[in-house]
Amino acid sequence: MQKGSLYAHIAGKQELLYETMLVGARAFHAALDELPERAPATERIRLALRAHLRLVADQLDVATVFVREWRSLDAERRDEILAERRRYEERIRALFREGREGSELRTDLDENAAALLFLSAANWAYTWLHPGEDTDAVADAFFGLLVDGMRGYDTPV
Amino acid sequence: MQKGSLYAHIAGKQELLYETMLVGARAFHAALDELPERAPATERIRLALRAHLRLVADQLDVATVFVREWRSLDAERRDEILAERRRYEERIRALFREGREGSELRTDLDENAAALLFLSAANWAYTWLHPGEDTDAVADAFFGLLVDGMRGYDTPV
DNA sequence: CCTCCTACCGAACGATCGTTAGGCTGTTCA
DNA sequence: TGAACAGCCTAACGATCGTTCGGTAGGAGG
Repeated sequence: MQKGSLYAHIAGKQELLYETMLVGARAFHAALDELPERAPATERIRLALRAHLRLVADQLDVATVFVREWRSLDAERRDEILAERRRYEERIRALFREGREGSELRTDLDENAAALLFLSAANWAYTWLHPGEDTDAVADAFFGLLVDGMRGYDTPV
Repeated sequence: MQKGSLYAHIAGKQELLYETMLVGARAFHAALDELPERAPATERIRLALRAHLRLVADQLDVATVFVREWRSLDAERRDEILAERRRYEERIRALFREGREGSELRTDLDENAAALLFLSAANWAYTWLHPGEDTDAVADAFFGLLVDGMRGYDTPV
């Protein structure tokens, strides 16, 4: 398809970028929606990380745009997309908060730092994941490091 | 300064990008060079994370270019920059390997996953750090989460 | 005072980009 | 059969971008 033919389907470049990012935002939220509500918080964290990495690997191009190009949106649309992103981050933060409040995680856990570390691993993945790669094992490895750390073998309750 | 005036100092846009990235690459390697050789691996990991985040906050613009724009380099220069980046990543990986081999870290530690998690936190920082922000506390918080995990209180030896 | 030299200005070039509009082809349905 | 329509092509537009180049203001040194 030639570049001019695009304009039979979209209103313009901005519109195309915005639609693409909406698809991305909705996909990430949908992944969180499908977490089992009754599972322990740590298990939901593990599954959330799996879902996030799977989404990035399955739709690497959308994920890359979603992470890198939100600056190019005009002010109004950028605010909307950023709000969706902040809402996603808050949902992740809530998982860690629940884990702490339910005593699955240490009571002095800094949920902001924890969520930021989770999101760093999740969002950086677009730079090294290959399209379509199976990511569950990687997600579980990350989860293990995050939750149990790198020292010793124990998993104290 | 007008855009045309730039060309009294540089050969072209590619050259400017390349020089900027060289500055960035050298700065990151220099930070690792200054780690205390005789300190325990975990301590060097902590200091490396501190140094990385400090560099990102101090030179946020260079760090952003370094992370986001290497794709725009022509093949030859991109390869050179990517080689430097891989060398940096390998130096980080070596820290975790030393930590494991010196029994500071668990003997079944996956040094690749550990380094990737470290680098995710470090490289993603350009998206949320404010220029000039003091980052030592954040780095130590990340380090604590990475090394000791999020469960329990103990730090088994 | 005159002469370099440095550093920047500002107009202009070709190339590329986003966008428009008119035309062509093949399919659908009366 | 033929009209309507969907989907893509192609040429062309204005705007922007990277780059060049002649000019100029101001300071340094003789």
